[in-house]
Amino acid sequence: MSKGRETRQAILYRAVDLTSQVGLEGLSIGVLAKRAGMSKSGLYAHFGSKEELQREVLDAAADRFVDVVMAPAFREPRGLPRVERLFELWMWWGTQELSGGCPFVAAASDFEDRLGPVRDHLIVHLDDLLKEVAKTAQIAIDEGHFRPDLDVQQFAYEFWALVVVHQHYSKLFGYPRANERARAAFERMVRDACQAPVH
Amino acid sequence: MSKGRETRQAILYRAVDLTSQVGLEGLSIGVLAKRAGMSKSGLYAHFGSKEELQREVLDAAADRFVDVVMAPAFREPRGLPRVERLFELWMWWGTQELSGGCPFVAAASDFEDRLGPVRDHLIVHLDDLLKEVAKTAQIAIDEGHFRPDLDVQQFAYEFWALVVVHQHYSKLFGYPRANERARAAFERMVRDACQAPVH
DNA sequence: GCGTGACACGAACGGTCGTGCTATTTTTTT
DNA sequence: AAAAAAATAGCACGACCGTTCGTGTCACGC
Repeated sequence: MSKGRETRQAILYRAVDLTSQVGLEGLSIGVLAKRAGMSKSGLYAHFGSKEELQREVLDAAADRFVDVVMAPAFREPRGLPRVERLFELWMWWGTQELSGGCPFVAAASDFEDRLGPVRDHLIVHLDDLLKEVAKTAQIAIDEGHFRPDLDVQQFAYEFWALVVVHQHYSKLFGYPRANERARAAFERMVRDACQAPVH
Repeated sequence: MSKGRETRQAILYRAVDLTSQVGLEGLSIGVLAKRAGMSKSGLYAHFGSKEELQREVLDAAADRFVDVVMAPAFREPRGLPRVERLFELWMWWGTQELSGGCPFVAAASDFEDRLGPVRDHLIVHLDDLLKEVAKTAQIAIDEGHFRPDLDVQQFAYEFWALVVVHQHYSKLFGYPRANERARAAFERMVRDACQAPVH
């Protein structure tokens, strides 16, 4: 890898960390440059604009998410175990791996009202995440762990709801209490998904 | 009411609207002054600092929340009807009454990582909101609508989770779809809360 | 050895931010 | 109606923002 590509990757890695802490909007070129140990303009040369930087940060975060959450979860046996591991890893991702919180959640808060390419890019990523959850739930149906008439889209929505709120809650009311609540809610959700349909 | 108090109230009213759109952090004195039709310094004189303004905005939002959500909900019959109405009103509050979203949710996103009096103030308000939900659920237990062993704190947590994610989701994926998802999740939650405990 | 291109730097631009200061106008009180 | 008090405007500040520009510094092909 060329020198340019290398520093570019290094910048993006720090940028993901920083985004996790201050959001995609709060990400400032100056602060990021300081953290990367280089000048503003030197950094800026790697990205045509802040907007492009933001888009690339989303991609970099997605790559990291695959490495840290998706891939390990998919090494778990198909079905319920995989769903459960996915949830645990996701909570860990949003509170430990990136101590400032999931960059996607932060970005969603920042850009839900703004129009433009960054928002569009974000939506694609979020949609992708939800699809992955739905896919994992579908496998649990195929394995006979979840009931066959389960709405996997709805399952993904509620899964995402728990992940998002877990972050808010753990930041504001403390990690242990948040974990308890999130696990209890998830268990209830899984129990419902396992239940045979009432005839 | 003196002239000063009056304009102060008017400022805060617009400030709540603005906060709903840009968050408590993104709330800027200059923009707010423009919207209130006065100068920056003229507005600024009403509040010693931006921090005080932010704290007052939270209080003003809470007052408005009581008028628009809590009070109407509590005019509903005790128990399940009241819980359901509370949920509907809350969703409405976060997407229609304040088109930019619930100021508390916005504030939570902005201040979950920042320390200081504003964050402390926010936590008090959020804790209060959760307590109100728990209280409403407790009444539903007393009325025999919800099962007696229901964890009302947990119920409040999941209730809040649905409200928060409903806003993100409706902004990013559209209001109708978000409403469907939120209602389905809420119904599932209520069904579970009604179910008699398994012996 | 020279030219060339990739890479990083410092300085500066126009803009907005929160925050003070000093007048001036408006309201309230006497 | 005059005096006191309150409310608002005007202006300037330092800090930070994204962005641009000119310059310097290497490594490499000729």
